[in-house]
Amino acid sequence: MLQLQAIRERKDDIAEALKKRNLDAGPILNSALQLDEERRSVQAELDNTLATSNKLSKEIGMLFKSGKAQEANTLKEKTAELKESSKALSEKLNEVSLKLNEILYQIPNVPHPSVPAGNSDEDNEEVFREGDIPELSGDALPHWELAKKYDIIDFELGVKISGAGFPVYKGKGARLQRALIAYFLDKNTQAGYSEIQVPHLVNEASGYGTGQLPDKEGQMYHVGSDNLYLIPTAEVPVTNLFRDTIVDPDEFPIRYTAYTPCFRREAGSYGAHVRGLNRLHQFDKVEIVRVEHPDHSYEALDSMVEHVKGILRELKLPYRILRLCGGDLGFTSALTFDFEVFSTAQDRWLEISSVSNFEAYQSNRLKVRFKDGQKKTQLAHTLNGSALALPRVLAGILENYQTEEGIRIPEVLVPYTGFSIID
RNA sequence: GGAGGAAUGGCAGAGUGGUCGAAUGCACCGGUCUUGAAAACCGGCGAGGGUCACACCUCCGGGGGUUCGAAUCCCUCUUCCUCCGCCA
Repeated sequence: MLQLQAIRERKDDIAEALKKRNLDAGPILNSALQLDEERRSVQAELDNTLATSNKLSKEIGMLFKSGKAQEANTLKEKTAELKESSKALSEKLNEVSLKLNEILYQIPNVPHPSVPAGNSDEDNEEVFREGDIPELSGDALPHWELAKKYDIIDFELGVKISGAGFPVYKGKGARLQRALIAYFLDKNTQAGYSEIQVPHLVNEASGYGTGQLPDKEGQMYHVGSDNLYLIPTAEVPVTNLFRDTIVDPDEFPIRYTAYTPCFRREAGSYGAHVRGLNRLHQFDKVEIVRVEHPDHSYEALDSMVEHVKGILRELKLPYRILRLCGGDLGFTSALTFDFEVFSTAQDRWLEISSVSNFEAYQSNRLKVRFKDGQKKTQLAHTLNGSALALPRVLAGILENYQTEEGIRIPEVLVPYTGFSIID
């Protein structure tokens, strides 16, 4: 969430910037400030009440010690009233703080100055494009047909055991999937990210920490009996590693990479665009996460973008990079670059990576801090990106690498797959 | 799953109803000494709210209660340890 201090100091700038999200934030910012003021005044009143009652208690203690029980008892009577008012005040305080928090949770992150205004994905700004789109013969197939033809992914079998959106990978398909995971992890660790394996179920506090809760509650699978959530991305457990910690600034840059399956309910998705591997309830992803000093988070973002570019270049897949517009920007992000691979047989772009700087928005919820030179605690910046999401990369490979002889395997992957063609 | 024990500052660890936000040691930061370092000595050293700055308030795993007063007593939840059972 946004820092109150920032809202106090730069309310108008923030409201102006939030217009890029097509949000008229003036009123909500005002009510946050109003509640903040109320909170502080109630707090002050409560503090004073507690101060006097603390003083009285100490006096009573001393009187008892010196054997003046009668005087002590007289003082005791005075405390009853204080107790009552402090109880009322602390209830009021709770109420106001709760309201304030609810409001703060509703305010999205402030877009970076470079974020273009816009309403939807149509207004995203293409900033880079690379890789040749292969010329496929007339009988080129979309990946779900290829999957069937070569018997490497079985969607129907998944339906039987789980439901739509839970494919079963078979034979060389399964092996290719495993190869991609290993290849991505190798690339990421070579770039300085430490590999880590994290739980795939997280508690409520973690969901709130990274911002999936409360606003995306319906997108996560929830295990009611234990009140745990299946992770929609490794971002959740990995970033929450740092919840409530004060990191040593010498540890910057903090870089992690994790492979996890990701679970998404995708309520409301339907139609031709969700065919095949385009949109799944369970998919694999290798994530990169960074915790950074605020002064260096944008350098970090750039280096993450460059890193992902390097991978796609090696895979020789045609891709483009978009700078997300205000209307398409995630709730908690300040600046996001989406990577899309061209799905030649479907003639459309598929998102395969999303690289974001959350600045202090997540860390404010998570309380990820560090001590600056003056021994003051400051919020760190958090970032993450996919490097990469598997299914659509797989779709891109299947479609772009199809030939009459079969599906060729990108050269860099051959050491991982142990074969160079699927036929 | 059953029985018992425990949870205190970065770590270790004292503290069982009243000047305890908390002894002490280690670690860390600053200083003295030294050519430099170590050692020794002196000083500092948790977080949050609040304030121009103080004052002041809150926090001893989480929540609730008893009391004029709770780290300390009671209830409850969570986690960890030991033993038993089960198990990849």
